Amino acid sequence: MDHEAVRAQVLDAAERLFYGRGVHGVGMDDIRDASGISLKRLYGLFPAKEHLTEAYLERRVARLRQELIVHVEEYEDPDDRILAIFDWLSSRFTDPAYRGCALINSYGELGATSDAVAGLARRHKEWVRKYLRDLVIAAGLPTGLADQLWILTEGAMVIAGIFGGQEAATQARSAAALLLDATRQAARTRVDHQTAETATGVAGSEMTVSEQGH
Amino acid sequence: MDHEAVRAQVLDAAERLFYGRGVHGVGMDDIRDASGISLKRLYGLFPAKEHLTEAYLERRVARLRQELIVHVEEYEDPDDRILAIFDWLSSRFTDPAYRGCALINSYGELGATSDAVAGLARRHKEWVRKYLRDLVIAAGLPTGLADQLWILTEGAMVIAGIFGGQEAATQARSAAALLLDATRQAARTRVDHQTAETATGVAGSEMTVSEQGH
DNA sequence: CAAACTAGAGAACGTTCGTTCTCCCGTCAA
DNA sequence: TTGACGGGAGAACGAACGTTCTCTAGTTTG
Repeated sequence: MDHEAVRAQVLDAAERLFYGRGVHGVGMDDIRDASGISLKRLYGLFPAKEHLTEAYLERRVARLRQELIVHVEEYEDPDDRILAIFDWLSSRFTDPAYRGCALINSYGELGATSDAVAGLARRHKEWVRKYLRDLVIAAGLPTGLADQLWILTEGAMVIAGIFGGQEAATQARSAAALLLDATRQAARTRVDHQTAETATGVAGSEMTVSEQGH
Repeated sequence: MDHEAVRAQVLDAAERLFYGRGVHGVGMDDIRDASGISLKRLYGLFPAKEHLTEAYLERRVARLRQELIVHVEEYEDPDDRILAIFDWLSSRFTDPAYRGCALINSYGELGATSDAVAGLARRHKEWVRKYLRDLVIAAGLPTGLADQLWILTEGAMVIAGIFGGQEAATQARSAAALLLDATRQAARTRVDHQTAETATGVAGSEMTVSEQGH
């Protein structure tokens, strides 16, 4: 068995176990048993459990990002693309093994003591934020909306992780659709006012989705 | 020093340490040092670390619920009450020690291996859901909105926990305000249609906030 | 064939940490 | 005063677990 295949095999086992029972809940012996590899070789591939943990998270995150992108790009319409994210979440939530976002869970477990894990979580979440931002910009909407959608995605994952089921994704999708409509409505109103009157800010809820910096 | 005072002292130390470094990241020795109590007495109060962990979570959750209720009830208007939740979150996020929702973190850390912690998380989140539901009903809005607001609160806590700062609360509040408006708008539209025509469902985004069961 | 390398199985090591035990002291009741 | 007792300090115990080592066998290479 060649290097890469073994590595993948170990990471498969690690992902299944770490995700399912938490990193602390899984010993290196468990990884050995599940991957059918010797401890010696395991440590040859990953010099410490920490390395394996990070490799697991990195691979998982990369794969899920890719899956998300593929799913989103099946749609043409910018609004559909945004809503497709929630459909993708919904399909993930149907997996009975779904236990929430691996990075959120790992952040809760290790974020306080491992800079590497905390950094991974931050970088991935920042990526999600930026991805949403790009989709929102492509839809001609203000970027503040992207952060609101971001909050919805994270919240849906947490709730689905704790309770299971797709309802959180469904509700988040509904909320996202409403926010899209309301924001577009507000944007139109503002444009109307701008052309008809002056360019001063418009009172009301759409003010709240304007840029806030981060 | 009497029983209750010592117990509170231990729980204070436990909360500070467990919340800040995670349960696994804190040893009973650390609790002893931080609380200034002997291991013997500590184990007299809490026969195992697990008990202490659960007591910490229970006390924290009870206190925060109470704080939330007090804050919300400062307002009269039903909509203001709902939005007050996000102001309360925002104020919590300003604490530099804020590291996210203790239950979400603990669920990530222990939920897979401890039924007690998983149950605590579920019960508390269910309480939040119900609390939001009551507020939404009091505002004369459909309960589906409550679940959407719930998602926003959980998402905001996650993002604030990872990145810090109040922005997540601000954005969540904005989204909540938009959802309130849009839902009320839709409810009015539906009522108009109902009185003018028949009672059939109305197409469009407000369908999505109708009941879905759980 | 011989030598060297790889890898498996599993014992062994060392540390961490939850938990208990020992020893001692101060307090209070008889 | 004495004896019982609660509590403190910290050593000690034992299990879990990350990591390494030993021993063996098979395989490859000259």
